[in-house]
Amino acid sequence: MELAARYEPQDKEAKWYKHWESKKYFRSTPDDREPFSIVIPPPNVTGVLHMGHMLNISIQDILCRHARQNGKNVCWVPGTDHASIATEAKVVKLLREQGIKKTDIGREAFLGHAFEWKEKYGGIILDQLKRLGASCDWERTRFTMEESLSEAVIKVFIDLYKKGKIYRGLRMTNWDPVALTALSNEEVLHREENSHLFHIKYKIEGTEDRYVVIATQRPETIMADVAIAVHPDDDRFKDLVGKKAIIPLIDRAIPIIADTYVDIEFGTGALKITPAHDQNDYEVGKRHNLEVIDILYANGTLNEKAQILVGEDRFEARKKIKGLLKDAEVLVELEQYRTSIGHSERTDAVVEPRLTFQWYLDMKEFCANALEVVEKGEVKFYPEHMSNMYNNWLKEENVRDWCISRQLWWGQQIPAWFYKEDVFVATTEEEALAQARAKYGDDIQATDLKRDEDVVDTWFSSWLWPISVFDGFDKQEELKYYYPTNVLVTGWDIIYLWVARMIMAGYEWAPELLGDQAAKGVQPFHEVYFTGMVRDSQRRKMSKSLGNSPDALALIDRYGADGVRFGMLSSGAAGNDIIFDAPIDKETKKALNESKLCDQGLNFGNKMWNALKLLKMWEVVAEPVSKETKVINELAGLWFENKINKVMGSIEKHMKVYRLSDALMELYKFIWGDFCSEYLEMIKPEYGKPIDEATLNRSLGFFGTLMSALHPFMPFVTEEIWHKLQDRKEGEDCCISSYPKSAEFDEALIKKVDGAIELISTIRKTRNEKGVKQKDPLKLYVQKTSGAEAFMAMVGLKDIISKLAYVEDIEFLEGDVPQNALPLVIGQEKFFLLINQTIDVAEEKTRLEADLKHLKGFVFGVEKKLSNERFVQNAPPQVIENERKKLADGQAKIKHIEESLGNLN
RNA sequence: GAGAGUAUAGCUCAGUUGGUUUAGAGCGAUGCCUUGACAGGGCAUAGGUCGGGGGUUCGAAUCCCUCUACUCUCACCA
Repeated sequence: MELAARYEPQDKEAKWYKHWESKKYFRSTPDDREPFSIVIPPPNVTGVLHMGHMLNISIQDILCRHARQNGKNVCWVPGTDHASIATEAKVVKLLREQGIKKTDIGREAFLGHAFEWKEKYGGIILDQLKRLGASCDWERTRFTMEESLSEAVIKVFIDLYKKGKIYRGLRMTNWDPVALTALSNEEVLHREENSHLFHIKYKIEGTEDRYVVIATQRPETIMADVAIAVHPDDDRFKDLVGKKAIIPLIDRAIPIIADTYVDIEFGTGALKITPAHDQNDYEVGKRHNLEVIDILYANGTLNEKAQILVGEDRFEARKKIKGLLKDAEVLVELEQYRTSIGHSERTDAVVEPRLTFQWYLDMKEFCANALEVVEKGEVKFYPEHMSNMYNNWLKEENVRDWCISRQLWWGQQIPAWFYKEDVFVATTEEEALAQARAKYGDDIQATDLKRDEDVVDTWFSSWLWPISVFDGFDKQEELKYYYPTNVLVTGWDIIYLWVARMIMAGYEWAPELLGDQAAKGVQPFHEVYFTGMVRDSQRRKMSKSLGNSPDALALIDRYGADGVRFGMLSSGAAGNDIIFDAPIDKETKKALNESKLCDQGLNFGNKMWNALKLLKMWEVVAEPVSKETKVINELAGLWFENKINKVMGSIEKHMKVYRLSDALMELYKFIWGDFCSEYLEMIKPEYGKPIDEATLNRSLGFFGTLMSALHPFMPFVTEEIWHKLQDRKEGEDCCISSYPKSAEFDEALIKKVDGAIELISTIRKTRNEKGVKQKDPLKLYVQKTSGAEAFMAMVGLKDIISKLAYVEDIEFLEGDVPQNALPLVIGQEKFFLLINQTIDVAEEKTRLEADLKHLKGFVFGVEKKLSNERFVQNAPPQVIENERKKLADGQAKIKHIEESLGNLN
């Protein structure tokens, strides 16, 4: 077989993905196996693959492939989210470029364009997931706005309305003046920004020279003022309460009122009350029965009620009014001020508090229940401390109702029809009409009803995702098999927006939908693995606008999916943010598409590829070429087999608690170190010599086992090597090979061979220090003790040492230590390496004395411990046993070193 | 303002209910090695009083208190 000099992932990855798909390995339908299900956190249809996805998808794929190899019926459901605001904004922009205005073409036509856009671009991200190797069941690809999922949303809306949990109300809401829609609190991101506090004086009505000075961040809203409030106990203003002040520039008189809401210490102690443009002012206004004057249009420009600066944007107006106030000589001071400003998560526009009618979901019960089930452990979080964040959000005093309506078209339209003052919630217009007629008489026609124009929040459909992807609201066979899903893998940043709400939805509807199967559990997932944010080397979140994120696909092109997966995984453990090591170009400040960690992954693939080449290059014969070779190969095989059994136990442990990077690192070291550096070197025939068939086959078997074990992490290179190792039958693929299991192992045997490896390493070190070439044959003596005899008696051990350390002979030492022999202490045994040069006595003495000092300190500590009665009484026997062994080892070593020092004199 | 997390080698991180040689890995650095699977390599070396201080314990990187620094979440006074 002709094998390339290097492993080139590019063409091989595409080939294997196609192969797996054609074999339908990722397809899942219910059967009698145990299910393992994961629903993908649906990326936005507008999205392109970024580093966050790569991490998240790699992890899910590892879990899925691992479960698949363990014989589970793995169902990983992919899909996309319609992302109402983001997508609508994108389509609106696209249409505008074509000279089309959304409002001109109407809802139907707009949705037509939007769906067209979705068909064209919506699948891009899913194809990109395939390049990473994601083993999703693509036949199950879902979309949050497809018919069946939308029906579920409507069903749920009506159900909640009937239960009295959904209501409509006039409230102060977070308004996005760019997207022209309300937002939920969770969609508003606060950022600290520099701002000014304008101190403005308002003249007191009926006086010539009395003023009251207020402080505000938003001078452009003074035209909407309806009062000035002071604290009732504030002596500075006591006599003003009940009088009126005059708004500058527009000369409107407003009352001065007293309210304890005002903070005496802050600003000037006098607060302008603007109920239309501030949540707190609205509350104050309500208490005092004040008028609400709204001076802003929905898009954030000033309307006629402002009287001045009409048509100006709110920020333009702020700049201009500053000049006007100055000219009017009422701007007393401009104070520097740092404050946090709410921005729309999707459009980044500064959020405007605005009084609107919206639909709300009462969250009290939902939150209490969601809190309880996590507390009880029905949903487990990894890492555990994420439950703190979760609890904090859900606890009673922080609960606020969820604003679920959005003034958009791209989404599920709210199933409500208005007639006069009434609203009728129903699945269809006919039903709504029937309800209306029941109340108002049969004269009412469908045309008299007006449907609510709004759609529901995107998250109001995604919170149903674990149920709706199985069409669970419609028919339940699949739901009963796959639900609850095993694990959710997602970023902690959407713990409130999504994770908590899915838990709520699960407990709300699953009991009824599952019926007799509800005993299995009604939670949407048993466990949640929170991934960290991917950050750059300066710990900034990777983002498009900063340009500090490497291009995900470019990384795959360069390092292969396996390399990138390795890089992502080795960056960090569950839940911690990961620092991705892509360097930043100094000039452009953009991230380069490079990564040492990914490079390490690529190199790892190459290393394994070369090990494959090695195994494939020898001539094969029936019997080992010599007796030494035979015993070496047999012992090496025994040792490695035991090591596999041991290591797999450790891997199992890691996998169980999602310590994926630990599992990967352990496999990496095992394959690179134990397999390539040790095992293969042990069995490697001398140059030009053949290998015996039994050893080769056993080695190929080991290699195959290693490929199975590594497959979930690096699926492509392992599949490639798996097939090159030996001829495989049709359908005998690494992808579905059973995952290696832990088994009994002989610890004593492992220790002995590991001891030999330590000796070999020490010999190499000594050669290095003394400038003796690694391959110059040397002679080695062992001091004869019962331990040494037992050690050397292991068949093949001596030959392994000879072979790997280039020692031509090993003899027991009975007489005096030969000239120019350097002492080496391994465990409690002492070896002498005979080198062909005179030993520098002084240098050797210094080295030994340093060792001695260190050892004596160590032994002293252990002795102190053991002579402490309370230690001996309290510590577990195992620990004491260990300490005794440490002491014995240390004392033996001290003895050896002292002897050697004696010999030097 | 309330809450949470983190601090261990030059860098990125492990260290799983306190006890396995006076703390480990990977990368990087340094030295040596190159016709023999692999320079995308081999062999080896040097780096840490576990953020500071105090306490509990026979025993602390690990538990408690306190201080410092950074990060995050939520709520915010115009």
